[in-house]
Amino acid sequence: MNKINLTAQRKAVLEAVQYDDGHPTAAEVMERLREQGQQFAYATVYNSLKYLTDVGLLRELKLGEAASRYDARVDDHHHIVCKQCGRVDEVLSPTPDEWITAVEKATNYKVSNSHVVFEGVCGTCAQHKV
Amino acid sequence: MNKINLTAQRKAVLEAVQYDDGHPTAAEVMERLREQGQQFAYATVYNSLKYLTDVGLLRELKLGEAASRYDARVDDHHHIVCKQCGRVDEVLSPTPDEWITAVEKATNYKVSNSHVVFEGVCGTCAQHKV
DNA sequence: TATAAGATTTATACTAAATCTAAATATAAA
DNA sequence: TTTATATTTAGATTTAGTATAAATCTTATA
Ligand SMILES: [Mn+2]
Ligand SMILES: [Mn+2]
Ligand SMILES: [Zn+2]
Ligand SMILES: [Zn+2]
Repeated sequence: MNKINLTAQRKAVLEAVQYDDGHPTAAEVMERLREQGQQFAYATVYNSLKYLTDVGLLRELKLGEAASRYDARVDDHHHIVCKQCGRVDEVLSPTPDEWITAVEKATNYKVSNSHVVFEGVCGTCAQHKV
Repeated sequence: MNKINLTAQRKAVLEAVQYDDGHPTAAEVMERLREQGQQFAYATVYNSLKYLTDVGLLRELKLGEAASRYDARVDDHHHIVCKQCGRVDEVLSPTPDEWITAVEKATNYKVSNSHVVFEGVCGTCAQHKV
Protein backbone atom coordinates (compact mmCIF):
# COMPACT_ATOMS: atom_id res chain seq x y z
CA MET A 1 0.00 0.00 0.00
CA ASN A 2 1.64 3.15 1.31
CA LYS A 3 0.31 5.46 -1.30
CA ILE A 4 2.64 8.32 -2.15
CA ASN A 5 1.25 11.59 -0.83
CA LEU A 6 2.34 14.26 -3.27
CA THR A 7 1.42 17.54 -1.63
CA ALA A 8 1.76 20.79 -3.55
CA GLN A 9 5.15 21.44 -1.95
CA ARG A 10 6.47 17.96 -2.67
CA LYS A 11 5.23 18.14 -6.23
CA ALA A 12 6.93 21.48 -6.75
CA VAL A 13 10.19 20.18 -5.29
CA LEU A 14 10.01 17.03 -7.42
CA GLU A 15 9.41 19.06 -10.55
CA ALA A 16 12.23 21.43 -9.68
CA VAL A 17 14.60 18.47 -9.63
CA GLN A 18 13.09 16.92 -12.74
CA TYR A 19 13.38 20.05 -14.83
CA ASP A 20 16.93 20.70 -13.75
CA ASP A 21 19.02 18.17 -15.66
CA GLY A 22 22.09 19.10 -13.66
CA HIS A 23 21.48 17.17 -10.42
CA PRO A 24 20.64 20.20 -8.25
CA THR A 25 21.48 20.69 -4.60
CA ALA A 26 18.83 21.59 -2.02
CA ALA A 27 19.95 25.22 -2.30
CA GLU A 28 19.56 25.13 -6.07
CA VAL A 29 16.08 23.68 -5.70
CA MET A 30 15.22 26.53 -3.32
CA GLU A 31 16.56 29.02 -5.83
CA ARG A 32 14.56 27.57 -8.70
CA LEU A 33 11.37 27.58 -6.64
CA ARG A 34 11.97 31.19 -5.65
CA GLU A 35 12.44 32.11 -9.32
CA GLN A 36 9.01 30.64 -9.94
CA GLY A 37 7.50 32.67 -7.12
CA GLN A 38 7.00 29.45 -5.13
CA GLN A 39 8.89 29.88 -1.93
CA PHE A 40 8.70 27.29 0.82
CA ALA A 41 10.38 27.05 4.16
CA TYR A 42 13.91 25.78 4.11
CA ALA A 43 12.86 22.77 6.19
CA THR A 44 10.04 21.94 3.79
CA VAL A 45 12.45 21.62 0.89
CA TYR A 46 14.67 19.32 2.94
CA ASN A 47 11.68 17.35 4.21
CA SER A 48 10.34 17.01 0.70
CA LEU A 49 13.67 15.90 -0.74
CA LYS A 50 13.93 13.32 2.01
CA TYR A 51 10.37 12.11 1.51
CA LEU A 52 10.76 11.88 -2.26
CA THR A 53 14.01 9.99 -1.82
CA ASP A 54 12.41 7.60 0.69
CA VAL A 55 9.52 6.77 -1.60
CA GLY A 56 11.91 6.27 -4.50
CA LEU A 57 11.01 9.20 -6.72
CA LEU A 58 14.44 10.78 -6.26
CA ARG A 59 17.95 9.63 -5.51
CA GLU A 60 20.35 11.47 -3.27
CA LEU A 61 23.90 11.79 -4.62
CA LYS A 62 26.99 12.31 -2.52
CA LEU A 63 29.62 13.29 -5.03
CA GLY A 64 32.24 14.44 -2.56
CA GLU A 65 31.09 18.03 -2.49
CA ALA A 66 29.75 19.70 0.63
CA ALA A 67 26.08 19.46 -0.33
CA SER A 68 24.08 16.47 -1.54
CA ARG A 69 22.68 16.58 -5.05
CA TYR A 70 19.36 15.13 -6.14
CA ASP A 71 18.62 13.06 -9.20
CA ALA A 72 15.23 12.45 -10.76
CA ARG A 73 16.74 9.51 -12.60
CA VAL A 74 16.34 6.72 -10.08
CA ASP A 75 17.65 3.76 -12.03
CA ASP A 76 21.09 2.59 -11.01
CA HIS A 77 23.78 4.66 -12.67
CA HIS A 78 26.98 6.56 -11.98
CA HIS A 79 28.20 10.12 -12.51
CA ILE A 80 31.02 12.04 -14.06
CA VAL A 81 32.05 15.50 -12.91
CA CYS A 82 33.89 18.05 -15.03
CA LYS A 83 36.86 19.40 -13.10
CA GLN A 84 36.67 22.63 -15.04
CA CYS A 85 33.04 23.70 -15.18
CA GLY A 86 31.62 21.45 -12.47
CA ARG A 87 28.84 19.95 -14.55
CA VAL A 88 27.62 16.51 -13.57
CA ASP A 89 26.69 14.04 -16.29
CA GLU A 90 25.21 10.57 -16.29
CA VAL A 91 27.27 7.43 -16.65
CA LEU A 92 24.88 4.70 -17.68
CA SER A 93 27.49 2.00 -18.15
CA PRO A 94 27.25 -0.22 -15.06
CA THR A 95 30.13 -1.39 -12.89
CA PRO A 96 31.52 -4.45 -14.71
CA ASP A 97 30.39 -7.69 -13.07
CA GLU A 98 33.80 -9.30 -13.40
CA TRP A 99 35.32 -6.43 -11.47
CA ILE A 100 32.78 -6.75 -8.68
CA THR A 101 33.50 -10.48 -8.51
CA ALA A 102 37.24 -9.81 -8.32
CA VAL A 103 36.69 -7.26 -5.54
CA GLU A 104 34.49 -9.68 -3.58
CA LYS A 105 37.17 -12.33 -3.83
CA ALA A 106 39.97 -9.99 -2.80
CA THR A 107 38.12 -8.37 0.11
CA ASN A 108 35.95 -11.22 1.32
CA TYR A 109 32.91 -8.95 1.22
CA LYS A 110 29.55 -9.64 -0.35
CA VAL A 111 29.08 -6.54 -2.50
CA SER A 112 25.57 -5.18 -2.80
CA ASN A 113 26.22 -2.01 -4.74
CA SER A 114 28.82 0.51 -5.80
CA HIS A 115 28.97 4.26 -6.23
CA VAL A 116 31.35 5.57 -8.82
CA VAL A 117 32.31 9.14 -9.52
CA PHE A 118 34.49 9.75 -12.54
CA GLU A 119 36.40 12.98 -12.80
CA GLY A 120 37.60 14.56 -15.97
CA VAL A 121 37.09 17.30 -18.52
CA CYS A 122 33.85 17.54 -20.46
CA GLY A 123 33.65 17.96 -24.24
CA THR A 124 32.69 21.61 -24.02
CA CYS A 125 35.58 22.53 -21.73
CA ALA A 126 38.01 20.52 -23.88
CA GLN A 127 37.12 22.74 -26.85
CA HIS A 128 37.39 26.06 -25.03
CA LYS A 129 40.97 25.05 -24.29
CA VAL A 130 42.59 27.11 -21.54
CA MET B 1 62.29 21.98 -3.26
CA ASN B 2 59.42 22.78 -0.89
CA LYS B 3 60.67 20.67 1.91
CA ILE B 4 57.99 19.11 4.05
CA ASN B 5 57.86 20.77 7.46
CA LEU B 6 56.82 18.08 9.92
CA THR B 7 56.19 19.89 13.17
CA ALA B 8 55.52 17.91 16.33
CA GLN B 9 51.79 18.37 15.87
CA ARG B 10 51.83 17.32 12.23
CA LYS B 11 53.96 14.31 13.03
CA ALA B 12 51.59 13.25 15.79
CA VAL B 13 48.59 13.63 13.51
CA LEU B 14 50.30 11.72 10.72
CA GLU B 15 51.18 8.89 13.07
CA ALA B 16 47.68 8.82 14.49
CA VAL B 17 46.36 8.18 10.98
CA GLN B 18 49.12 5.68 10.17
CA TYR B 19 48.55 3.56 13.24
CA ASP B 20 44.80 3.48 12.75
CA ASP B 21 44.18 1.08 9.87
CA GLY B 22 40.54 2.04 9.76
CA HIS B 23 40.71 5.34 7.84
CA PRO B 24 39.94 7.61 10.80
CA THR B 25 37.95 10.84 10.75
CA ALA B 26 39.34 14.08 12.18
CA ALA B 27 37.34 13.44 15.34
CA GLU B 28 38.83 9.96 15.65
CA VAL B 29 42.32 11.39 15.23
CA MET B 30 41.56 13.90 18.00
CA GLU B 31 40.36 11.07 20.20
CA ARG B 32 43.45 8.95 19.62
CA LEU B 33 45.73 11.90 20.36
CA ARG B 34 43.82 12.61 23.55
CA GLU B 35 44.23 8.98 24.59
CA GLN B 36 47.97 9.46 24.21
CA GLY B 37 47.89 12.59 26.33
CA GLN B 38 48.71 14.67 23.26
CA GLN B 39 45.89 17.10 22.86
CA PHE B 40 45.99 19.83 20.23
CA ALA B 41 43.54 22.50 19.24
CA TYR B 42 40.73 21.40 17.02
CA ALA B 43 41.97 23.73 14.30
CA THR B 44 45.48 22.30 14.51
CA VAL B 45 44.26 18.82 13.74
CA TYR B 46 42.32 20.12 10.77
CA ASN B 47 45.23 22.26 9.64
CA SER B 48 47.58 19.34 9.96
CA LEU B 49 45.33 16.95 8.08
CA LYS B 50 45.03 19.52 5.32
CA TYR B 51 48.77 20.14 5.23
CA LEU B 52 49.60 16.45 5.18
CA THR B 53 47.07 15.90 2.43
CA ASP B 54 48.47 18.80 0.41
CA VAL B 55 52.04 17.51 0.59
CA GLY B 56 50.88 14.02 -0.33
CA LEU B 57 51.47 12.15 2.92
CA LEU B 58 47.76 11.54 3.41
CA ARG B 59 44.69 11.20 1.26
CA GLU B 60 41.30 12.58 2.15
CA LEU B 61 38.40 10.21 1.56
CA LYS B 62 34.81 11.27 1.02
CA LEU B 63 32.86 8.08 1.40
CA GLY B 64 29.43 9.66 1.59
CA GLU B 65 29.38 10.01 5.35
CA ALA B 66 29.20 13.36 7.11
CA ALA B 67 32.91 13.54 7.97
CA SER B 68 35.94 13.03 5.75
CA ARG B 69 38.21 10.10 6.53
CA TYR B 70 41.98 10.10 6.16
CA ASP B 71 44.15 7.45 4.62
CA ALA B 72 47.89 6.96 5.13
CA ARG B 73 47.92 4.81 2.03
CA VAL B 74 48.35 7.35 -0.72
CA ASP B 75 48.64 5.13 -3.76
CA ASP B 76 45.54 5.07 -5.95
CA HIS B 77 42.96 2.66 -4.61
CA HIS B 78 39.28 2.35 -3.77
CA HIS B 79 37.27 1.45 -0.69
CA ILE B 80 34.59 -0.89 0.48
CA VAL B 81 32.29 -0.14 3.39
CA CYS B 82 30.47 -2.74 5.47
CA LYS B 83 26.82 -1.81 5.76
CA GLN B 84 26.58 -3.63 9.05
CA CYS B 85 29.62 -2.70 11.12
CA GLY B 86 30.80 0.33 9.16
CA ARG B 87 34.38 -0.81 8.71
CA VAL B 88 36.22 0.53 5.68
CA ASP B 89 38.59 -1.75 3.79
CA GLU B 90 40.98 -1.27 0.92
CA VAL B 91 40.12 -2.20 -2.65
CA LEU B 92 43.40 -2.43 -4.49
CA SER B 93 41.97 -3.65 -7.77
CA PRO B 94 41.95 -0.60 -10.08
CA THR B 95 39.06 0.62 -12.19
CA PRO B 96 39.21 -1.50 -15.37
CA ASP B 97 40.75 0.44 -18.26
CA GLU B 98 38.22 -0.87 -20.75
CA TRP B 99 35.43 0.48 -18.60
CA ILE B 100 37.04 3.90 -18.42
CA THR B 101 37.45 3.89 -22.19
CA ALA B 102 33.80 2.95 -22.64
CA VAL B 103 32.74 5.75 -20.27
CA GLU B 104 34.90 8.29 -22.11
CA LYS B 105 33.32 7.29 -25.39
CA ALA B 106 29.79 7.40 -24.01
CA THR B 107 30.14 10.72 -22.18
CA ASN B 108 32.63 12.57 -24.37
CA TYR B 109 34.75 13.34 -21.31
CA LYS B 110 38.47 12.83 -20.90
CA VAL B 111 38.58 10.89 -17.62
CA SER B 112 41.48 11.63 -15.29
CA ASN B 113 40.46 9.55 -12.29
CA SER B 114 37.64 7.76 -10.55
CA HIS B 115 36.51 7.26 -6.99
CA VAL B 116 34.69 4.07 -6.21
CA VAL B 117 32.95 3.09 -3.02
CA PHE B 118 31.67 -0.44 -2.84
CA GLU B 119 29.04 -1.32 -0.26
CA GLY B 120 28.41 -4.72 1.16
CA VAL B 121 28.80 -7.02 4.11
CA CYS B 122 32.22 -7.91 5.42
CA GLY B 123 33.37 -11.45 6.18
CA THR B 124 33.09 -11.00 9.91
CA CYS B 125 29.54 -9.68 9.77
CA ALA B 126 28.55 -12.43 7.34
CA GLN B 127 29.53 -15.04 9.93
CA HIS B 128 27.77 -13.41 12.87
CA LYS B 129 24.59 -13.76 10.81
CA VAL B 130 21.70 -11.69 12.12
C1' DT C 1 -21.80 19.74 9.25
C1' DA C 2 -18.95 19.57 13.22
C1' DT C 3 -15.32 17.69 15.49
C1' DA C 4 -11.45 15.13 16.22
C1' DA C 5 -7.28 12.80 14.51
C1' DG C 6 -3.56 12.75 11.63
C1' DA C 7 -0.28 14.64 8.48
C1' DT C 8 2.27 18.45 6.76
C1' DT C 9 4.32 22.93 6.83
C1' DT C 10 6.64 26.46 9.01
C1' DA C 11 9.83 29.33 11.82
C1' DT C 12 13.19 28.78 14.76
C1' DA C 13 16.64 26.56 17.48
C1' DC C 14 20.13 23.45 17.25
C1' DT C 15 24.01 20.29 15.68
C1' DA C 16 28.13 18.63 13.28
C1' DA C 17 31.93 19.36 10.35
C1' DA C 18 34.93 22.38 8.90
C1' DT C 19 36.90 27.01 8.02
C1' DC C 20 38.26 31.75 9.31
C1' DT C 21 40.38 35.24 12.23
C1' DA C 22 43.55 37.30 14.81
C1' DA C 23 46.42 36.95 18.79
C1' DA C 24 50.04 34.23 20.85
C1' DT C 25 54.12 31.15 20.19
C1' DA C 26 57.61 29.02 18.09
C1' DT C 27 61.21 28.68 14.62
C1' DA C 28 64.51 30.46 11.33
C1' DA C 29 67.23 34.14 9.24
C1' DA C 30 69.95 38.20 9.47
C1' DT D 1 69.69 39.62 19.61
C1' DT D 2 66.35 41.34 16.59
C1' DT D 3 63.39 40.61 12.93
C1' DA D 4 60.74 37.94 9.88
C1' DT D 5 58.15 33.95 8.91
C1' DA D 6 55.52 30.03 10.07
C1' DT D 7 52.58 27.60 13.17
C1' DT D 8 49.40 26.95 16.85
C1' DT D 9 45.59 28.27 19.36
C1' DA D 10 40.87 29.70 21.11
C1' DG D 11 37.01 31.20 19.71
C1' DA D 12 33.83 33.04 16.21
C1' DT D 13 31.75 31.93 11.91
C1' DT D 14 29.94 29.26 8.04
C1' DT D 15 27.49 25.58 5.80
C1' DA D 16 24.47 21.81 5.39
C1' DG D 17 21.27 19.63 7.53
C1' DT D 18 18.18 17.97 11.58
C1' DA D 19 14.95 18.58 15.60
C1' DT D 20 11.13 20.81 17.82
C1' DA D 21 6.85 22.39 18.50
C1' DA D 22 3.22 25.49 17.10
C1' DA D 23 0.20 26.42 13.20
C1' DT D 24 -2.24 24.84 9.28
C1' DC D 25 -4.15 21.69 6.20
C1' DT D 26 -6.48 17.23 5.16
C1' DT D 27 -9.11 13.25 6.15
C1' DA D 28 -12.11 10.39 8.78
C1' DT D 29 -15.99 9.85 11.66
C1' DA D 30 -20.09 10.98 14.56
MN1 LIG E 1 22.17 11.01 -12.57
MN1 LIG F 1 42.55 3.18 1.93
ZN1 LIG G 1 33.27 21.19 -18.28
ZN1 LIG H 1 31.10 -5.71 8.91
